[in-house]
Amino acid sequence: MMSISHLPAFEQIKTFVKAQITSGVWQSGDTVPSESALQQQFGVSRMTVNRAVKELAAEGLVTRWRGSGTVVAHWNRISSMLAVRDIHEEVIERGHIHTCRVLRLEVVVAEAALVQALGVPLGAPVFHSLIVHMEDGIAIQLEDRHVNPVSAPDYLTVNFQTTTPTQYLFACAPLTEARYSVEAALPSAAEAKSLGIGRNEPCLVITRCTVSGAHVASRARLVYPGMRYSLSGNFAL
Amino acid sequence: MMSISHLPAFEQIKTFVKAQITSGVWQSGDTVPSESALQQQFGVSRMTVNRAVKELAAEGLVTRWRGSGTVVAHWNRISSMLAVRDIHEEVIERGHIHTCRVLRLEVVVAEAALVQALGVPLGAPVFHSLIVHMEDGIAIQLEDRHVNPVSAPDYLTVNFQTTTPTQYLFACAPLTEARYSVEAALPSAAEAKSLGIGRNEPCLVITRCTVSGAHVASRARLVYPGMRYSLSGNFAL
DNA sequence: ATAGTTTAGTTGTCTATACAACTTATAGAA
DNA sequence: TTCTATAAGTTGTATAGACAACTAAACTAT
Repeated sequence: MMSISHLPAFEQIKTFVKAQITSGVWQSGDTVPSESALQQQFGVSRMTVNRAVKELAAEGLVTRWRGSGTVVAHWNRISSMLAVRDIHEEVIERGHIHTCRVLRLEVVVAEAALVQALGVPLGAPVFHSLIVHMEDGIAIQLEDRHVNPVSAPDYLTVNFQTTTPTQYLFACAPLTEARYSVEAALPSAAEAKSLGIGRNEPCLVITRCTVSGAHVASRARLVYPGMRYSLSGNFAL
Repeated sequence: MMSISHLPAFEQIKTFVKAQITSGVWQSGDTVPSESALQQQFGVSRMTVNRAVKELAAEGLVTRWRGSGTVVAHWNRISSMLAVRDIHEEVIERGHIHTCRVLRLEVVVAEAALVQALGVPLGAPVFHSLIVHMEDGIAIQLEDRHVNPVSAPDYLTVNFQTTTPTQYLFACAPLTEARYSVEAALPSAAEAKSLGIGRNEPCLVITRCTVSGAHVASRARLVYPGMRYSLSGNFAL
């Protein structure tokens, strides 16, 4: 394959196709040249073309139909990576100091909502922790977590001054699935007091259920003061 | 390759490796068997193993080091696809009726914040639209958008009763990049009035800049009433 | 001991070929 | 016309082999 740069052939083909799409030459729904056409155009083997187009399909730029061909994807969605990360790592990475205050660490009895979320029987014991995370002394996250004892039997004995619940659970209950939602809400009186904010200050609330194997390992409700936190991301090509 | 099911060989290898990781047999940092080892274990060609492990690396489950090997990735982050979609498609998909009210459609003069966001000169003309989107008659999104005239010169002549700005811009300024942030905030007096909510009702605010080629095509501030909307997603394996 | 060299092992890329699975258009039969 | 069978084209998967780029350990000469 002719090449000015030393990029791999499949990357050059990807770049070419991306350029046709982003420049508007090929529009949504237009058919992309078949693998054999691209193969001849670039003078490479079909496997190389296949890799290039397959990766573009994985990235969502094109849609492939076995038997009929490849078309430019209909992107009415910008799908973006929003990384939900461990709060400790995040604060450290910003060059700040992470501390936390453990408000509660106890056993509670599962009521209806917990039965639904964790899949435990009504009245079963469930671990509960309530922790305020601080960045340079300022509260940035209230972590209200319920843990399935089946997944982490020693949860109550962990020292959460040195390990975050997220880190501990990653280690002892390998993650297989996560469901989450992001919404805006006002804090309850107790939440506002714990975070040191007013009851009228809007908060970003992330609710996340993590699944490990056959069990729901934990459900966390993470409350962030709206004025001190935002989720952000980037999506290119 | 021996196979009970009829899954492709590379999928079976991926499943095997995933199972080792999610069951905790292989932990973070452990080395994954080399391609030649897996090749012998499964009785397939190296290209097939390569595809399997390469895809696992793309999914973030393992990290590959050319020359030294493959290790189980250090996942302290759950990265999840949050699809930011066109509001019209979304409402239709829920089986409801989408209507909208165009509050403003005008030319404004770029001030400091717009110069920064759109990369236009100070005082340059910029298109501005302010639209309330409704689902079955109830306001669910206030779309406050500034558009770079270079990217969409005919923006002011579009009939936004039949086409959403998102759809129009997708068609006339092919997307190459997007930056966004999600935060919680209280609506301004005008925003609250437009959405028909109280000033104390928290809102989810998505700010998004879309880039098309060399220009920033548009900046949108999307305000969602917190009680009527949440972003949700799922992350598996 | 240290520095440089060799060597084995690992991943990254590419080729040429093959067959399977599927779609669509075409030609032929009822 | 309508239905059916065939053929051509497209993507999905897999193979066996090859060379390049890189790493880390073993080895050698200083």
